[in-house]
Amino acid sequence: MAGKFGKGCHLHLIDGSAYIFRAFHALPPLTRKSDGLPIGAVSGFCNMLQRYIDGNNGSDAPTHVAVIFDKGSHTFRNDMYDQYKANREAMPEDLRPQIPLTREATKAFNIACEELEGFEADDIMATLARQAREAGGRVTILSSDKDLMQLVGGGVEMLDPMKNKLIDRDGVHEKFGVGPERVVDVQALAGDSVDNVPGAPGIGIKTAALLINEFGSLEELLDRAEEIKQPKRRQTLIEHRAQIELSKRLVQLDEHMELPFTLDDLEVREPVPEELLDFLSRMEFRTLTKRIADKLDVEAPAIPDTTPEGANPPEQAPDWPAIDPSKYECVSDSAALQRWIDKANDRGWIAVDTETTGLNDMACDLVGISLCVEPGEACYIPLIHRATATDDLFGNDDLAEGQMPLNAVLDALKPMLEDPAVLKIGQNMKFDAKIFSRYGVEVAPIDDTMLMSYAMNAGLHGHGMDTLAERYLSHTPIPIKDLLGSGKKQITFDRVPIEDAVKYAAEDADVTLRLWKTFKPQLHRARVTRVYEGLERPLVPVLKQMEMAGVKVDRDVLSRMSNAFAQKMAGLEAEIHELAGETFNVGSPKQLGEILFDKMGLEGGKKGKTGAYATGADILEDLATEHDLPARILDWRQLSKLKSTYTDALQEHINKDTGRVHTSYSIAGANTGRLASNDPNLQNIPVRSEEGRRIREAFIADEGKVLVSLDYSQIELRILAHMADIPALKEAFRDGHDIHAMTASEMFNVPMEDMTPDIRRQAKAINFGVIYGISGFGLARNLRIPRVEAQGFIDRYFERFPGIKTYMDDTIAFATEHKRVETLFGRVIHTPEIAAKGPRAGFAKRAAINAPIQGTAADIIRRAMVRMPDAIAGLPAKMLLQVHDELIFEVEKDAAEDLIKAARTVMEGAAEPVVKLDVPLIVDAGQGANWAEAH
DNA sequence: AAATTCACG
DNA sequence: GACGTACGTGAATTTC
Repeated sequence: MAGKFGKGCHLHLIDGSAYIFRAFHALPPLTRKSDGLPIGAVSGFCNMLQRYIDGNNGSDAPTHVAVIFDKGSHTFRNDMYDQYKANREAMPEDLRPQIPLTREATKAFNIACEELEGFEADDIMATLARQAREAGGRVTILSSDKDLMQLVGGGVEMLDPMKNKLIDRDGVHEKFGVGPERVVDVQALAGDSVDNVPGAPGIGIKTAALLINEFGSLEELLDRAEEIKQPKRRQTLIEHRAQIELSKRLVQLDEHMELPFTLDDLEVREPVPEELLDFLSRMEFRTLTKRIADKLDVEAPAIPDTTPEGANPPEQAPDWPAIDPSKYECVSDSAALQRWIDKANDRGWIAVDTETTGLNDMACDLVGISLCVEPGEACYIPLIHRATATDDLFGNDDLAEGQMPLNAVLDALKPMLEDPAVLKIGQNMKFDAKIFSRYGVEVAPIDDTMLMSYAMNAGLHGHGMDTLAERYLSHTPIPIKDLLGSGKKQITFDRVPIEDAVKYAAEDADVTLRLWKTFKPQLHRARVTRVYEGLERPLVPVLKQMEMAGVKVDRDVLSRMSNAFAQKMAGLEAEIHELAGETFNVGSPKQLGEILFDKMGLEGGKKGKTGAYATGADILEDLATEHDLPARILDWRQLSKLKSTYTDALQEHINKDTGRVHTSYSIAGANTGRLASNDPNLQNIPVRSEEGRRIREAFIADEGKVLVSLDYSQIELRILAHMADIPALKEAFRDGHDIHAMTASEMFNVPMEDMTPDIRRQAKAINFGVIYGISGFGLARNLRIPRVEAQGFIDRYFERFPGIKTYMDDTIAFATEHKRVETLFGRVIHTPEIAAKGPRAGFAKRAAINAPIQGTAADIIRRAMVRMPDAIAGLPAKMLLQVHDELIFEVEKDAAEDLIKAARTVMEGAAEPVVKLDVPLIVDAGQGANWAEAH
């Protein structure tokens, strides 16, 4: 039926986005076999299109058809109301790369495919429906979206493709209680939580329909609101008039858009077999390709059966331009900036990097921002670069020319950086997200190339940008030293000439984007998508919150302790010199060794290549039985450690603005999945010695609040009992018995009633030894017993718990075969050294035995931390610190018990539902004015 | 920059 | 038969 659209024509409009989401959620997460690209939604989409075509060749076949898509996340409705669709979920990670492919699919089927920047598909459909109606044709909208129901009538109807149910005027009336022409009035009153349309509070569809039917229209209703009998309802409508009117404008579809195409362009066309089959075979849809080839009566193209196992990553870089810092753009006006924002919105992703005056993300200033959207296409936005290398004699320190005002840049970037539909890609994004947060921008959603590498490559190499660029892009980025210098003459980034800064900063964003494009498809193949998306990436906002909250530290308490330590140390030092018969540097192990072993002639040997005497605590403890000097040294060292590392250093870390101490956690530091804390390290605050424990008294809660500490009891032993499947251990944990006493009783045949602390202590050492990959030598040294005796203990332990031995052997066998081990949650830890010769193999074996246990415990507390913000959202509480098996919170006094209850529930259930442990996880809790009391 | 020591889980 | 060894971290200090 060629010619102009008119009477007798029948237009089908397919709601493309609805098709995609339905396909995505209905299907399991399929991936393309050759490269692991997620492809499930495209597959579902194509099947739905094919089914649509098959079902529409009868007498009522359409003459015109189009699939209409949404484009961009910012529409004219956002200009009216910035909260529009603000609470929608971010697009699922696996879906994003499939979006462009669905456009390709539509075109491959030779169906018109239309979208328009800044408009929703609904508006395009509304305009097309009006045009078709006015031309005298019929329209069927294939969608179940209630927002489209306002279009029904006058030859326009809807078809719910899921239920195959026709929605006509009656159907609309059934849903809204009014006819199609009054649907927007009802929606304006009832609002919509999905799209975040406010409406009138307390009024739903039922009430709205009642009111509209009574008054005839929304305008009439609002004008005569005084006549409403119910006082509450009357007041609501009068009070929220503006909001209701806004809501109407939000739900009202635009029927009068200017479209760059006409109805005639949408005429039904037969698919071109080669193009369609080419697309389907590229997607590697075997079944569908065959079915359609049969139907079109042509031969199905062959689809290579490549297997991902062991396959090398596809060479995907050749079409990337070489990294060339001279090509990067310096952004210095708002038009240029807007072009970059548009690029981000177009693609739905952007690489972002910040430059600052320092590495302390809680105390540095934002100097500039770099962006990258495609390999080679990057820019730098300088913000507060100085005009000169130093300020002049009079303290003048002007900003360099050609920089936009910082606030203007942040205001312009903020909507994009916070847009759930635009993915922000970074290398170590926690740093940048914290910087932005301090400037009022909450970056989300994010991807992090450092964490992607960590998920895939833990144990193989580091995950810093230089390492990754070198390994995966064969590129050495400009060293920061080239710009800042080093040592005393080192400058801050704001003193780097803008010209140089552009090259360095934009290159970082470019490298980050290339790494992302490299890693993204590899995650699936490495089978670590769940680890990355569930255990690494979600931790970024959680840790960001914790680090920014910081912990309150009482400077006076620390200061007084420092003074007391200094006094004691001075006394000890005098005593030590007296005993030694000469003065020397007590802090020098070398001088100490010479005095102890050469001058005084005590027993002891040299160590290592350096030839220095070992003077570690264990050796001094042995010597202490014969002499006073080593004992004094030990006392002095303890005080020295406490003073320099804790009571002195911690004071330096109190932030000037917040008055609190803000550590930084490295997510990708420890190979096992544990976090590491630095600047300062708050995961090694003393607790084992009485003297040291007092330092925890300086960690305090704010006024009216308390610190709460919850820690997993014996989590690693419980995991061992589960993983190695040891019935006796599992039973002991289930019954809440003393696990070390039980082990001792089993091993040494001592009834529990007769258990002595010493026997229990030995069993405890063995239990821990097992987790560390026990050896006779190590246990002997730990227990200070002869090596043969230690070996005897181990033999008896393995005899009594043969499952442990099996577990250890199996783990080493797995590591040897695969060069990696895994946690219960699928975290991969590579063990390349397992094949090494010599002592290194021993290290690697013990590490391989320990990693699944330590790593599983790390996974569990990570899961708890990710879930914690939601679990405690209603409480006046903040999570502050993590110490491997312990979480520390600050909470208002009255809510402490509620917090403990909520947090304990999360922690004890953190393994579920992915893993059902055979042993319970038990969490102990405490609270108090300071950390010493809470622990 | 490496080695030594020691704080934590 | 000898080798060297508990697992995982970070920070301060001395020494080269």
